[in-house]
Amino acid sequence: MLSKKTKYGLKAMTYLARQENNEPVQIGVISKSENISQKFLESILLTLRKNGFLGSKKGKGGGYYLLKDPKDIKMSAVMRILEGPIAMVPCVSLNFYETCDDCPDENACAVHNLMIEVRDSTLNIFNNRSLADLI
Amino acid sequence: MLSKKTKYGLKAMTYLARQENNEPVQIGVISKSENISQKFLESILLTLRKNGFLGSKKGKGGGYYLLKDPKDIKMSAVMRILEGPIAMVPCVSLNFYETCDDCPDENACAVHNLMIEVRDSTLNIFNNRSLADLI
DNA sequence: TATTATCCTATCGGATTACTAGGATATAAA
DNA sequence: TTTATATCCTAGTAATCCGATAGGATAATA
Repeated sequence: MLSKKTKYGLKAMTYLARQENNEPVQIGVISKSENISQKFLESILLTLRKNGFLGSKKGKGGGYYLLKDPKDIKMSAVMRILEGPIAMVPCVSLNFYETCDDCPDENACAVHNLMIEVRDSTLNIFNNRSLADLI
Repeated sequence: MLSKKTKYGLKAMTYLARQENNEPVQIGVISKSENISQKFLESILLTLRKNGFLGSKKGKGGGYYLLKDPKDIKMSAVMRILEGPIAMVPCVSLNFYETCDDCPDENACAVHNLMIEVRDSTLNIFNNRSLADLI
């Protein structure tokens, strides 16, 4: 299940992508327009900024804006920051790999191999979709 | 993330699929072999039985067994019982559909359309893989 | 009748999620 | 230089979910 955090983050980013001249937009404006709790959105935009997706300006006329062209913001990158692993199990995750407690042999695990298939097909979508495609 | 419930359920089913003549296997045998808490597995096998995947026999020589040929047990069906929706958001789920609180227009939602793509590719895998493929 | 194994309901601790509180800091306009 | 504006940042919290457990009821076999 996609977390609200990820959903809200994606919606906010598409909102920013639609701005003329990449003008800064205030949190309150986005939160009202997209029906998102302002304080919650605040923390989400903060992590997006800390991870290099957004820039910010303080004071009057301030707000958040995209740091890159929407075409260059891959969904896989955003998903990994907001949602975490793309894989359904840690033992097939490329960026968040963990061994399973219960599995003596990963390659012999039936679930493992099925989940590799799912990961590959999902990753294929997220790698080939950018923020520009969402608009 | 795939829940332990689903993972354990799938592992138990593949264990049963490997039995000669579809002989009943006791919970304790599976739980030991697959390193799964016996009581937890008990509840999982119970729901699989109630949903028509497994049959059971009480008393000595009893246990659980598959009710269908592994080839005829589609992953999509098992996933929906154990994990719930295959889609990442309820608003694109075919079997567990729910509207979003924050979305006034589903079709205009950027996240919505991306998640339809993901759902379709995942569903395509689960619909075309059976328990027999896991072995 | 004793033993075996599933059936069933209820519960519980811990982790995660969605969200909130409250002030610190920086910027811009007056 | 003051005031208003808006982000920055650290905690905290209520609610929910997950994984696992307890303990007995029921049914089948020997």
